Amino acid sequence: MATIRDVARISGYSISTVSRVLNHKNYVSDEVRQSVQKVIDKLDYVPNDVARDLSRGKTMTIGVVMLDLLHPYYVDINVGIMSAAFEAGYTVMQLPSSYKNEQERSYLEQLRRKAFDGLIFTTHNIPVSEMLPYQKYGHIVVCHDPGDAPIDAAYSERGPSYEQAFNWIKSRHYQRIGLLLPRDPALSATSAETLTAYAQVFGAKPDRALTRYGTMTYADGYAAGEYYISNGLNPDFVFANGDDIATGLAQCYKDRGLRPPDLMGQDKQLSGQLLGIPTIDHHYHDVGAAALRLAIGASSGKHGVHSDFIAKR
Amino acid sequence: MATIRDVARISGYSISTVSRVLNHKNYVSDEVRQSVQKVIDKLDYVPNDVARDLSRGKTMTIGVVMLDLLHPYYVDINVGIMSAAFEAGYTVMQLPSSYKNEQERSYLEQLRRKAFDGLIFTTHNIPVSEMLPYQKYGHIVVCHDPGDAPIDAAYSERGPSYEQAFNWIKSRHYQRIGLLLPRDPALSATSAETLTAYAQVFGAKPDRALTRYGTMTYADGYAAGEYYISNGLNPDFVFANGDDIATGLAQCYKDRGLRPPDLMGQDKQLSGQLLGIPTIDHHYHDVGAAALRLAIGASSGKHGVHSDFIAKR
DNA sequence: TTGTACGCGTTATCAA
DNA sequence: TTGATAACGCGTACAA
Repeated sequence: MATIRDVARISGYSISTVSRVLNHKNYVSDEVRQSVQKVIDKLDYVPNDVARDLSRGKTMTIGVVMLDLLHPYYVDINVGIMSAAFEAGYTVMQLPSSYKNEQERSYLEQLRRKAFDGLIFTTHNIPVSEMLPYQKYGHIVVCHDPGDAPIDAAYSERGPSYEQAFNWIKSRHYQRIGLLLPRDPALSATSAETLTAYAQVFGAKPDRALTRYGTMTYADGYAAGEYYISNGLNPDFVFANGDDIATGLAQCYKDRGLRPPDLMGQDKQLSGQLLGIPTIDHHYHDVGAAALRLAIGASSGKHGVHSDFIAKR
Repeated sequence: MATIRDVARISGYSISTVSRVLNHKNYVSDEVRQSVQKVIDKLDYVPNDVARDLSRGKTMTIGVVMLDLLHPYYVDINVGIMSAAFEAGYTVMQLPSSYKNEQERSYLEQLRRKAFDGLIFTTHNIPVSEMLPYQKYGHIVVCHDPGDAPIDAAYSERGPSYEQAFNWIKSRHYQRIGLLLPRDPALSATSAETLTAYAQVFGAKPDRALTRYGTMTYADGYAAGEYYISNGLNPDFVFANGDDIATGLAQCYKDRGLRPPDLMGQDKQLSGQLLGIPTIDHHYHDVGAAALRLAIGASSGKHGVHSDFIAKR
């Protein structure tokens, strides 16, 4: 495999001249350029990207930490990240986390070791405070509202659409409202925002018995249905953390010959469209694109993306 | 930022000794090891990954070329790739293609430039013959049956399950069978295999008027429905290239107050489960895992994965 | 406009 | 067991 040195030696010019020819810059006479180019072509030479990165001190790569590759949240945010990355000439590394703190820390270490120029946590388990000391090694971005923490962030501004959604529910006078949420509100910003909006609109906390945490998938929704039914809880409306989840709940009732409660989903998935239920579009594509721009330093600060409540489909 | 040289200088030992301490290998006395480690800790030193990669001549990274990040084919295959990569200590770079030949060629060039150790084409537009000359730069893997071409491949063996599916259809005496396929059979192995299996089972080519190409999404399925209806084609059965697509077709009929034809999908998606239609599980997860093992050189050759026809859900 | 020489940060070989 | 030194391949001030 030919190196820049070979090209220099054979062409009779110096390494720097060859380098200049390669990078199309500075003063190189046409004559020399052509002569060098001829040798480059002849030797079938191409520069080594790793050597370049080392010399430049930059990899043009961004690491993206994600949890569940199958979840629509990640799929959508990834599309946004990728399109912005492509546009900016950056490459993206996928970094699986599984909520393992050790794993997340190792990615911070890799940032420090210059494996990539920036790091996006689409989700994370370690506290933001553990990330702060690593900011000197590259841009770190989280995908939720970081509050006062001094860290770049791109996230969907869920509060307003949640309030819209709950006002819509309230105006229809439902009495027993069930909530299917992701993780515990102490860990999940989504859960916390949902509860806040609920309290804001209804002036009270949701019924604890009708509230379920840890629902992420169709199967979880189905299981929630079994829980409601077997405990005779009879919610007349259920606000789910995703259209697929709402669909799972509905299916559970249908399979038992029961009429499901009225439903609302999130994430604007096909399943919810089929069911004809209201949903919330969190525009994760835009969140991803914003996150990438933060990660490459093209912007900075907090970047909230408004989500849309969609009553009719 | 401290380098290995700083550690050597301050600890009073040589660069090589520090390197040995870092890589936990060879002969280093406990005494020296501790002494050096102390300086490493004090300087908060970590090795630079790029310099390592350059020196080792290996990046432990695999590039994955993909077309549509939202399509279940890619989402599933990606999960398989990622889990196998994690297990093997490799990292994955996402490389978007959009069927642009120039783009695909640039990834081959990047392989040559040592940007990654191996390259997986989950899909591609350039001919395999263009890839062959690049095999000397690293393992290249395609995700379809390459026939006699000397290239590593992981793919789902669709033929048998397609025959099963068509036999199932045949046994039910449908008369007007529609096919919703991806790209033209000259370009798409999937389309070609479908037509082959059809001919095998029915002893005839499918009705051209009832066959549609370029159907990839729910919307395409819906459009196919409009085509069937507005042209009065009345298929009594439609074999679609995906559950979502079949669902789009069904929805089109329903929206017009018509009874949809009987359906069969693929990819074992939620939408098909809701519809209760037969499907085919291509086990893309396994395909992805096999592709990655080929890309890192842990195996070689052609690796077909059997798909399953699922009549009842 | 071209060349020299050093820096980027490690790993690896071979001598001591 | 430790150290000097040469790769690894390229970019870039600075000199010529």
